[in-house]
Amino acid sequence: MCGHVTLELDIQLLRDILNEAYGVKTMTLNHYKPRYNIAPSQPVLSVINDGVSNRAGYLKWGFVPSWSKDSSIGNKLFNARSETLALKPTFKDAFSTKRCLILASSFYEWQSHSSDKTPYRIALKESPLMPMAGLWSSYKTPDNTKIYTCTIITTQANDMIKNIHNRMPVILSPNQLNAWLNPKNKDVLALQSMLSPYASKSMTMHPVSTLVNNVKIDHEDCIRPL
DNA sequence: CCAGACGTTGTT
DNA sequence: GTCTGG
DNA sequence: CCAGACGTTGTT
DNA sequence: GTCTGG
Repeated sequence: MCGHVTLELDIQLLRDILNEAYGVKTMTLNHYKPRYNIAPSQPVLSVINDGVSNRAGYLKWGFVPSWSKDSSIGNKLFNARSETLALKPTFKDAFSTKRCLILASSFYEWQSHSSDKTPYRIALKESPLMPMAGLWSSYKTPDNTKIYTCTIITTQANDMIKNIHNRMPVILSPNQLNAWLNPKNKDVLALQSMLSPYASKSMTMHPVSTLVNNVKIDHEDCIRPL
């Protein structure tokens, strides 16, 4: 699965990649600073297509369906299973019209060993920015303010990650990004087929400090390999 | 038909 | 044990 | 995901 | 809003 991520690249490099590799025309990166420990309920950097162009901005991590009575359900829905999201009432609508990318430099997975848990940091070899497949939602709170939330789609772990955990986030290849983001794309089979494990050989994995367990610690030490 | 749920993970 | 907040 | 709280009453 | 269970 995917419960904590990082986004630590330099802002100029980030802007360049968003422009060149993601075709982003408008971006809202106010107050950007590198993050080493982003947890559910916090803002994550996302890309959506508004029907005309790709836009980057922040969404609150934790999916709240539009019909929810209160937003606390979002604490649980920070992941959506790729195998079933097309059938679930909670995600079905978003899968057809509200697909997004969640951008990270890396994500963390915890290996459970009887009573201990060891966190690992997992990143791409070929890029400092990892596009994870996600779904977003718009929710009107009781006081009539809209909040925009998202969830990261998971799939079975690849051969590398399988050693520590049975699930991983869906990571898309550069050539899949536009088809995934296009809200007019109704080819459900093609969309579904993108939701597969990313190749182990293109990824790196290292154990890191349990500092990352504590969401209050957002420090470079979180990503340092042990 | 209406009422009530709608999700993921890990662990056992 | 279960829920909420980060 | 993990960490930390989790309740009521009355009184100030 | 949409699906399931009764």
